[in-house]
Amino acid sequence: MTENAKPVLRFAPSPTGMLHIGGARTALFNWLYARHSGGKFLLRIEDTDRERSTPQAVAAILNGMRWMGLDWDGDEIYQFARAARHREVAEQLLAKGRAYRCYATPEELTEMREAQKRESKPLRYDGRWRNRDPKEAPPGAPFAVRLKAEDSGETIVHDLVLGDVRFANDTLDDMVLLRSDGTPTYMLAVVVDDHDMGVTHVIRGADHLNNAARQLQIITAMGWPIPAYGHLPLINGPDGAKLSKRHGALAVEAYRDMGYLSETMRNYLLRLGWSHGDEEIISTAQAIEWFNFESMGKSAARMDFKKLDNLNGHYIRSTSDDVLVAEITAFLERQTPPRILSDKARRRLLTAMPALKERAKTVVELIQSAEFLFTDGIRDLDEAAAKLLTPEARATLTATLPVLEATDWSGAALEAAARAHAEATGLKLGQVAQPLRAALTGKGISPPLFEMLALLGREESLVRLRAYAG
RNA sequence: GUUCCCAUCGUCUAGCGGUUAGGACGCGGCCCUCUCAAGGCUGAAACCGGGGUUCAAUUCCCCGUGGGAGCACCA
Repeated sequence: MTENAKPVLRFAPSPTGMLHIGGARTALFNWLYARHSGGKFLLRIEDTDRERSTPQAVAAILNGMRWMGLDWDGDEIYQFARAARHREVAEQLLAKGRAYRCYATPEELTEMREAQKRESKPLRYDGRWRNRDPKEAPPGAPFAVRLKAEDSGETIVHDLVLGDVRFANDTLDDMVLLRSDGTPTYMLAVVVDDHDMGVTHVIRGADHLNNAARQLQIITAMGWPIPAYGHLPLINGPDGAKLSKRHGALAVEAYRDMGYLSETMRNYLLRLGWSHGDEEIISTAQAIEWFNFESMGKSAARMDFKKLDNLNGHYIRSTSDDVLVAEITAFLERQTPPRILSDKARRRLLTAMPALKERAKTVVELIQSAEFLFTDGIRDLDEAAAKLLTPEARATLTATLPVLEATDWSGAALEAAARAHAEATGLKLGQVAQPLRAALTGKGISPPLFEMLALLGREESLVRLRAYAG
């Protein structure tokens, strides 16, 4: 790394699935540091596994990144396209005597590992071709190229979040650089690409910590500058076990579809493992300003959907009404079949939004609670509303109707009339209001009743109320 | 098995030798109140165990225990 140069960060997912929450967090931290330091944030698609990589997965990752608001600098780089360069480096290592040909067959290696397992020995390549003359191999036999790793001393990873992590070199074996079909392995490709891309900070999941020592050996064998490493603690499921599809290892789009805002996701993922004193609500701009690796936690964290909900509620409340309407409109149009809101529905939604957003934790809840605004006509009752509309309640509703009908149709006037009516009949306001709410919205819960009556208007309101009178 | 990492309320975390161990989510209570939220006040709730080092350990070191990750011609 050249001194004084701007940092170069990268996110390097393999396109074998969606961009899940763990990957998104890794990307976020890389992005935050790049933006914080005025450096670059690059995106590299590690598609060297031809069997498992798909164009759909590439698209999904790119879309996920965009939704998360994580923009990358320049075009994304495809690792597979660089195979020739990886091979070239392997050749150089071979020429330098830092790598060698290994003619061991897969069967032979499996057998070796099984023997090691039986003897409870560490599973490592035993270096059987390390010092053997290639002439001993059958002519024309396929071979892999292995790194001739240091066999004494130690390799130290100076980690930005974990501190110095030491590995005795005799616990590291001679890894494969080039497969017998001539294709490069991930270990080689990563190192070469990071070097060629000028990456100064390798920030990735802690599951790569062990790899770092091995990759360091390739780097030193080539005499290349050593990047700074930072291994981020992993995210576990709510039960503390590895994050699985069942509890949170979902594509980031799945979070969008559950009604979470991307700002929420950035804030939540940031706080999962990183902190700034007692701060909980951290805007993206603030995060960029504050971000550093010193405040990174070292232990794995668990997903907590309750906290995610709470944060999302906060961001929904602080998002402007028109943005939320746009968010909802887009959400509905993404459904299959797409749902298109009428202009009337959209106007009502916008008017009701200040009251609606106060009560929702997700965009989905926002939509559910606004459902009674989307169409005209008599409501079907949900369970709570049905339970509410007892014969007595219907009688109260019937008795209240003439009072409302005689009232000026504004929120304040309707409320005043209802209060007066309640007092006159010896009822609590709630006893008068609840039946009205149930009939008007079809639900037991809604935004403030009198505002909603005013919003729907005299005619529409009376149609709905009369349907359940009697 | 082996290598490596980690360890403060249930959860996310603050703490960087001396604190009534703080905040947030969640949970309980009270207030507000047309429902539900939001908001305000408030309560319960934690330093994994054992040894050191030190006048003093949640904090530093070692061991144990418990979790996690890696150990492929996958990435």
